[in-house]
Amino acid sequence: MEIINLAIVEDDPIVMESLQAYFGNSPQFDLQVCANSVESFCQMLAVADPPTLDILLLDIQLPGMSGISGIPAIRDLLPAINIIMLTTFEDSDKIFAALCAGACSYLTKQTSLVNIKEAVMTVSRGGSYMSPSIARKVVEYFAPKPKKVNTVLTDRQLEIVQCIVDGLSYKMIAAQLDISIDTVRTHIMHIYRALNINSKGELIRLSLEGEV
Amino acid sequence: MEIINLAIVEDDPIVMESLQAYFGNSPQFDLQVCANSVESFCQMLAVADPPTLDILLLDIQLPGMSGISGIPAIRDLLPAINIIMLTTFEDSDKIFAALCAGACSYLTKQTSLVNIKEAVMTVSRGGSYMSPSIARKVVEYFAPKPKKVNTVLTDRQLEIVQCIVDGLSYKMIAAQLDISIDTVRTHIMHIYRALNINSKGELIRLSLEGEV
DNA sequence: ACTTTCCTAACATCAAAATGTGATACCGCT
DNA sequence: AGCGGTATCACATTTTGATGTTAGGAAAGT
Repeated sequence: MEIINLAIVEDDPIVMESLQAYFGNSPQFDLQVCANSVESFCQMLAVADPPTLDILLLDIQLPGMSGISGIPAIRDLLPAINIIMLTTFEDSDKIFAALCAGACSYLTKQTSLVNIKEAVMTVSRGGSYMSPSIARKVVEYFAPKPKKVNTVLTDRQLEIVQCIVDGLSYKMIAAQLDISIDTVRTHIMHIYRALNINSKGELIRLSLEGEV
Repeated sequence: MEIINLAIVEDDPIVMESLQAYFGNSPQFDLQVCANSVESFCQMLAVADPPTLDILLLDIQLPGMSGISGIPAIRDLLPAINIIMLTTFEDSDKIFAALCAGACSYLTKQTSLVNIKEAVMTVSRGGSYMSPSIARKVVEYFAPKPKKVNTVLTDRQLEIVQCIVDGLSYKMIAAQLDISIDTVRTHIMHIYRALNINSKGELIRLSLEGEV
C-alpha cells in the first residue's frame, strides 16, 4: 500500500491533537506538515526542499486568512494537492465557495475519525467523499428548480427568445418561423416591454441566467 | 427505527434478484414495488390506492424509456420520492443529466449491497450518497477551470466585456469608462477578433458560460 | 534606441436592431 | 355581438452595432 502524505491546517488544538494522534500513528499515513493557519502553512512550503503532499485537511475558520480564501494560494504552491475541507460550517455558500476554489471533498467536523480516514483514502484513490448532508446540498444544486412559471411571456414569445439566444438575426428568425421580419420585430418589442428591457443583450443574459 | 418503503426499477433479473433477496429479507425495509421498466412502474402507481414510497432504486439502461428520461414522469406521480440511480454508467453526461432531472444519489453497480443499503439509509435520513468516483466528477464540475481564452484578453478588454454582459450600450460603456465611443468600438472589434466571434450575443454567451 | 503591445481616438459605411403607429384576423370568453 | 389578448404584417425613423482604416502616445521589453 502506498503511503499517503498528509498535511493538516487546523487552529483548534483539541481537534489537531486528535487528528495528529490518529494519523500520526498509522503506518499508512505520513503526516508531514501541521499548521494552525494558511499563512504558516504556506511559509512551511516556501523552503528550498518543499515536502511532497498528497492530501490536505483544511479548516475554514482560521486565524488570519480563511481556509477558503487560502485555497488559491495553496494550490498555487502545490497544484496537485487534494484538499479536504474539515469544518463545522454546513451553509451552502461556504460549501460551494470551497468547491469552486478547488476543494475536492467537504466533511463536517462531526465526522468520525474512521470516516475521515475513509475520506482521505477515497480521495487518495482519485475519488471524492462528502458528508451525506453536504452531498445532499450539492445534488440539490443540480435539481430542477421550482419553475418560476412564466406568466409574462407567451409560447410564441418564448420561441422568439430562444431564437435570439441561439444567435439568430431578425431575418433568420423570420425565415425559421416562417413569418415576416416585421412580425418578429413586433414580437420582440412586446417581449422587451414585458421584461422591461430594451436590448438583445439583456434578453440573452436573462435567458441564460434562467430568469425566463 | 422507521421502516423504509422501497421500490426498485431494474431490468437485469440477476441484479433484481440480488436486491430483492437483500432488501426483501430485512426488517428495516419494505420492498413495495419492483418493476423492470419505467412504464410498468408508472402503471403500478396509477391505481386507486398507490403505495407510499420513500426511495426508488433506478437503473438507467432499461427497455423502453431510459431511467433518466423517466425521472420527470416518476416525480410527477410521486413528488416526494428520493431517487437513487444504480447503474453501470459513469460518464459525466449521464450523471449530470440524472442529477438535473432530480435524482438525489448516484451509485455504480459495482457498489456492494452493504454500501447500497448504506446509501438508502443515508438518503432516508435526508442526506445523499454518491460513489467516490461519481462524487469526484461532481466536485470537478465546480472546480476552477484551467484558464483558457482569458489570456488572450487584456484587463481593459475584460472590463469592456463585463460592461457588455451587464447590458450596457456602447454609449453607456463610453460614459462609464470615460473614453470615447470610438475607443469602445475599437476595443470591441479587437475582442471579437481575439475570440473569433462577431456579435454581442456570442460574447455574452461565452462570458456567462465561463469561457472568458 | 527600437519594436511591440496596448489604449486611445476620429472618420466612414453598411447592416441590424429598437421604437412607433396602425391595421387585419383569429380565438376564447361573457 | 362585443371585448381582450395574441399573432400577424406593413411602413417609417432613429439608434446601435459591426467592420474597416489610420494614427498618436505610453509602457514594457530587446
